[in-house]
Amino acid sequence: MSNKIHACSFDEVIEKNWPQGVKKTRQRVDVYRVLYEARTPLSAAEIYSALSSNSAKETYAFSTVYRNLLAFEKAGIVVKNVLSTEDNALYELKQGTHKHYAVCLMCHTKIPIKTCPLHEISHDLVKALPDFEVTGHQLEIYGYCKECKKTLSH
Amino acid sequence: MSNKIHACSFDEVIEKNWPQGVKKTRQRVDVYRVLYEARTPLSAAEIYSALSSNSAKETYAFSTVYRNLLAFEKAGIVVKNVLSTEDNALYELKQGTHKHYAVCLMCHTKIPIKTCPLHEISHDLVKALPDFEVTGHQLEIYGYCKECKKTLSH
DNA sequence: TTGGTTGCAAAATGTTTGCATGACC
DNA sequence: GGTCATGCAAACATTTTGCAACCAA
Repeated sequence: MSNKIHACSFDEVIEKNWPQGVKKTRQRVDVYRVLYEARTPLSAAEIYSALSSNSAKETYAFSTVYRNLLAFEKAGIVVKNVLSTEDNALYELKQGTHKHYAVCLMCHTKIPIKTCPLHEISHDLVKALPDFEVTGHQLEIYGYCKECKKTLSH
Repeated sequence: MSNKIHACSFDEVIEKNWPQGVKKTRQRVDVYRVLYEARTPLSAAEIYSALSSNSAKETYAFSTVYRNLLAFEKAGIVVKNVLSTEDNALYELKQGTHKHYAVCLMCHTKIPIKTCPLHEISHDLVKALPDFEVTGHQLEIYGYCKECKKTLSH
């Protein structure tokens, strides 16, 4: 199906990254696979339709997708993020290094930002927020991508 | 009702800040007032209930709140932000200087951050995103506030 | 075997829309 | 007076939940 190149096979990835305490079911593995093969964060609807189209013979319930995403999130292998440009939540596998995106306000393309701009100023942040224990953050950059910028100027 | 101290009266504020092209109605002025007197971003539901409780004799429709918030947003005097910790959108009057918040994951308190951490590194951002026209950004800091930190350690 | 997971349907939630009435400029 | 805003209800989209059947450990 996918011709993306990964360091090791999907089975190995599953073997290696499956969180303990989470029962391994067909549906969960399939949700994981969809997230694994995606390059951008996906909505529950996108995951559901990817599941349904990948294997027409199998059945999946929408609620199962949500429940499994929640299970993954609790287990710490999935991040749920809510962007201002979308009216639904997006999910992605948690990477070793967390990611930020530049979101195009016109076509909603999400361009990953290589480095985390906050990393360099985290000490300033801590200073600015005494008595607050920072555990994480979310950052979105808004604007217009190359293509849409063209459209705008016409 | 409110005993907050402002530089000038509400009427003067309205007079000064009302966007042109937006018809001034009782409902819109009241929505504006609620936002103006709030110190944190409010949800549509919070605004609606503030309206309803402030003046029991007047009627307000939920849809009017949404429509007016949208009108304000289009007029550029209100910012809508969607946080990962909330399951609904929050609205606030756009300040001269934009704001960021540290959000407590436990009690959802939003602590304003005085300075924008991104301001200092914006040139790096621009360099990291060629061909992308940055028009804005949203930043949330997650963690635990002073009070909830205590609760956690017990 | 047994407790967690699934599918289905229904409910809950937040938000948007259609339409007739009403209010602002 | 004409246009736009409002209230109401109904539609809508996303997400959650109740429950019986089912499956992985």
